[in-house]
Amino acid sequence: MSIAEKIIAWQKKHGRHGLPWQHNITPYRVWVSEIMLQQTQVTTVIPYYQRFMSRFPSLISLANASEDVVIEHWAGLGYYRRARYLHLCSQVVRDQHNGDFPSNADELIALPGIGKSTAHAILSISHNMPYAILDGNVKRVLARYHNISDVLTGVETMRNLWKIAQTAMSQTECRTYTQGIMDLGANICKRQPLCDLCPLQSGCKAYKYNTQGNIPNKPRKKLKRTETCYFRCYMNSNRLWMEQRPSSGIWPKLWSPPYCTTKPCEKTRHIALASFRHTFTHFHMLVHPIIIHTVDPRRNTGGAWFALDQAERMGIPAAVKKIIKSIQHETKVS
DNA sequence: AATACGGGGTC
DNA sequence: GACCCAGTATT
Repeated sequence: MSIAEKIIAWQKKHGRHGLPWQHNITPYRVWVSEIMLQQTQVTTVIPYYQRFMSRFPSLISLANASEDVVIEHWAGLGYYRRARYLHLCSQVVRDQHNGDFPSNADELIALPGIGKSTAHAILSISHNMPYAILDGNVKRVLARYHNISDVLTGVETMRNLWKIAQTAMSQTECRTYTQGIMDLGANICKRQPLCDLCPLQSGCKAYKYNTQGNIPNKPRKKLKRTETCYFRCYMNSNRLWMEQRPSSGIWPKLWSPPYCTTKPCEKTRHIALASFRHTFTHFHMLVHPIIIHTVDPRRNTGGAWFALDQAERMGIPAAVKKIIKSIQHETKVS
């Protein structure tokens, strides 16, 4: 039995089924899921995917939406550049590909936000074509299987892994294989692997030499320093208005500190209250409209991801009070 | 080849 | 608190 056959058999019996992007499979739906799932765990993505597909059920509906609305629906997922590329990509497909995703790897990779792994995922999952992916799961599974203890960032190591991935790839049940090797990585070949349950145990070199703990080998972590970043907002008696951060650097083009998305209501309320205590006497009466205006109406969470046109529709007031909030941010230093 | 980009989960 | 996660683009 080949690796592919083992993975496929395992996937059918023990893999993940019933995920939102696993039914009504289309290139559009697979693409959105793949972008959301970049560096983001499945359980985190599911509710965002549901809301996003409900609001943007087709590529054309996404392409015709404004970027601000797209960002609103991304708020809380992180890596917001993904959402901007997603939106841009939908417009490129609408304008240059007649609204249909290309079905070859090169043209997919040329699209914004789509790299080799995502392109191959779209091809193998939505078209059942034999293009191998190489995400974090696959790297871990294959590096362990072949006992590759090199740091997985080297060019030559990655070239080798891509070759291994493509060689292992099923030529027939491509969708099931791709899903299977990811599910195997996520649920069996984890950091603490469950080798007793693994269908690849008999051929796995890391299992044989008991080197699972050293693979995948990560590069030495760099020292970090913290820097202080700011966001700024203005308010008058009944409006709160946030500035947009610069398009480069930390939180590019975002309208509020990311931590507002974690416990947004509490944080936003706290900031507003603290400010008003200095400024107004009857802050209780004044806080309410502020909270209303910082609420994300879609989720009622208070996430304050303002879009510029929204702020303008609200009426940007003469700034009565300026608040500057600083946030500690860690960056790597050489 | 190294780094930025984020929020959440895990141990 | 360190580390990781269905990676990609930029420098």
